[in-house]
Amino acid sequence: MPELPEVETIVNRLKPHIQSQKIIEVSIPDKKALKNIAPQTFKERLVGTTIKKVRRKGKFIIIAVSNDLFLAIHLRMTGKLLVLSPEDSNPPYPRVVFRLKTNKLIFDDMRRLGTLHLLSDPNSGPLAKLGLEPFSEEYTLSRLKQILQSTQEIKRLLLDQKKIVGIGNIYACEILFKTKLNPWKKASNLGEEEIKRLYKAIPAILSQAIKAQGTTIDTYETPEGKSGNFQFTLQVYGREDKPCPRCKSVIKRDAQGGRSTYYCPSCQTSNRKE
DNA sequence: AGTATAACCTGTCTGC
DNA sequence: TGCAGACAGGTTATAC
Repeated sequence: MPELPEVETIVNRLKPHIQSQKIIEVSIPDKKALKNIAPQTFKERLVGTTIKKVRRKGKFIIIAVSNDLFLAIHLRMTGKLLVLSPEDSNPPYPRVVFRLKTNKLIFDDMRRLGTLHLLSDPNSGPLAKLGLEPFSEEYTLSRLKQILQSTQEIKRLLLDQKKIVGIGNIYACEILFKTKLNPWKKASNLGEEEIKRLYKAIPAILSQAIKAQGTTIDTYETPEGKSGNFQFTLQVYGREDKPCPRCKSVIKRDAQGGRSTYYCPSCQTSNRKE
């Protein structure tokens, strides 16, 4: 469920609740949540440590603890990180529960697709091959141009975390609508002006969504249980058969790479093929 | 290098 | 009411 704006929001809201807190106890209702470590070892390494830093990398949430280990959490479709009082009952799908000094941090995940890695190097494992960060210093026009030298369709490329990180299905659709680009256009066929539009639209859409605290369609909520607000601002995503906000023609949904692409066939024109 | 498909999971909604 | 099928903010392995 979460793309960059949701993960960014989660990290920001999480910080004040868990930073500097000691991990008192760890319970693991779903062992399959741990991807590279046995449950017992996981507990031994973490219990007694203190949470130092919480940050985002791509769609991962990285929690650094006091013994130089890093927890890398990916929420995939339905994962949540919730902060509750010790006396509160657990949410319906708890996978890992961290009891802290004054509260508890719960990794809850209905579809159980989320992952949790314990790493000694924050650039290793699933974090090793991540692409360009849209809000980093490396995000420049020339770097984007370089990434676009590919025969991949532009929508697929935007979803490819090895190329550029943080963009998922909602924001890919919204970015392409804003830039009036056809999702099926080959990346290498984008013109100079189109690349410039894309270069601006990617951080523009993402930061707009961060300001709105993300998009809640179904399950996404902040660690405090609050919904986002960007769903009220969506132009094309989830709006099949509704009028295009720009030209009033009908918004379509077509499968692309096994996923739904929402677009306006009338104003996202630039050639579909070639 | 690309694409396509299935797989990992559980829930919800639609249509017959 | 029941039941099958489609679909869901994601990624990855495997096969052309």
